[in-house]
Amino acid sequence: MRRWSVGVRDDQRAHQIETIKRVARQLLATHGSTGLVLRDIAREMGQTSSAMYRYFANRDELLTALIVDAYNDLGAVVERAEAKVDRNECFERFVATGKTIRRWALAHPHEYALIFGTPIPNYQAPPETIVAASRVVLVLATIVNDLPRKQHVRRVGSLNASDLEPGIGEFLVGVTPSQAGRALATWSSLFGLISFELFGHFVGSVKNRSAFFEASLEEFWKGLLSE
Amino acid sequence: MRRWSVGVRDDQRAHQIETIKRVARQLLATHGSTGLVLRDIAREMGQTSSAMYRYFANRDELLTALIVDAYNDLGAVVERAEAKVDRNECFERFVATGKTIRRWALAHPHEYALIFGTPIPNYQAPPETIVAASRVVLVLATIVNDLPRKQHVRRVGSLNASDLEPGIGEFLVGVTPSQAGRALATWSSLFGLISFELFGHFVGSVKNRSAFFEASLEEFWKGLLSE
DNA sequence: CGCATAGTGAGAGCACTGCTCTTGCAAATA
DNA sequence: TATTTGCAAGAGCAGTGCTCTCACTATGCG
Repeated sequence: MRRWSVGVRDDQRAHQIETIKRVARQLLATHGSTGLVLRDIAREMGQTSSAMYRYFANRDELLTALIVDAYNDLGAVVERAEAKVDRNECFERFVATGKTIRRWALAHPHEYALIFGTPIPNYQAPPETIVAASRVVLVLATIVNDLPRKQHVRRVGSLNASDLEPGIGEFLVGVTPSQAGRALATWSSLFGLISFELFGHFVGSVKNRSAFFEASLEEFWKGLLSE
Repeated sequence: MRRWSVGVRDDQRAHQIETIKRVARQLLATHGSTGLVLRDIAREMGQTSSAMYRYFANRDELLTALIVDAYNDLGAVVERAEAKVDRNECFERFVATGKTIRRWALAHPHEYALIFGTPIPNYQAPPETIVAASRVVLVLATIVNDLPRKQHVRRVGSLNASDLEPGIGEFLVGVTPSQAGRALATWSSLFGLISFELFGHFVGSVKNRSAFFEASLEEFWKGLLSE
């Protein structure tokens, strides 16, 4: 019966979708997000623009696929890099995570902008993107969770438990809401640092961006822990 | 002679330009940056799209004008709010600055995105934007400069003087490069926090965004100073 | 094995975009 | 008053996302 077989048609279809996404990513890298023109993708593949709509209902659907792919790519790269470090060395794990995120951002600026830049107008992120997005946050949360008892995460001053959503308890276990807030703040600082560099706000002030980033990473870690 | 007179024509022209920018800002706020359509602006004014090109050579030129205006508006608002605080209370000045930036960002999300979001592809920021951009940074730098001697700005770990551009000495006087780096890092963290909130990355994790922001501000200040 | 069907690509076309060029007109200036 | 100057309109170009119809073809069932 071979009911499980995907068939030649499904195979071709999957291959076509993969090709479209590959060309789209390429176009995204060379011409930016506005350069992501369906006609151009089709032209590159020797097809008509209308043919693209056989695989993606509209431009947003293609965009969603690219966003999910970007989140997953970043997530996978970060997970791999962080896993290489000795489990007991939480600081080194944090540094490896941060440096990997930055390296990925610099290597894929347009995909980074796609997921961390200005939200696309009239675009509602479907739930699948949120799941993919949580991967990299989870890596950071796990590091915090793996901290030995004595190294307490510094609480964020006047922050109350009710100021955070109850749901984050699933990500960050065993830490107070205020400490979870500290992790979130660290994550947003990390994002701010990378975005500032990528979006050109360090032009004229910071010369050695790598050194600045790595020095800041150390400070983030110090700020994360209470002395 | 009245050579200095601007004349009725120049007056009308300036008025037209101001009207275009006002309508553009309005359209920006309601429809986002992609909704900034020259035809729509013209329609709103009861004119033809081609008429717009009498005042702005192209879309980018209008965009530049809006960017400069946004920088100046934010700068002016922040300067005014910070100036109200007692000169001796540096922490309060910092808090006032931070809160004002956030309030402005929440009130003008699209203009914030215009200047701090993903860079517009194929758009080269002219020097005039850089001047306007420095206003708000200067406010933060002045606070650091006004710190009493004993309160030393904490240096950024392994950061060297050569890692920063020599030019920032003009902004931050009397502090070591490493301390100037600290100010820059604080600024980028502040930016990251506001952007995270504005771009929806706190959905599902942070509930009371104001409380989270203000608590983080305190922490930023603590991190800025050595104990 | 033959055939109905689902999947496919092409093409025409719609309403929209930024932008250019020409033309006629009105108003400020010398 | 004469003329320069600024101005808006209109037609039009090349491009956009997207829709619809129409042939064609390979697949898998009877």
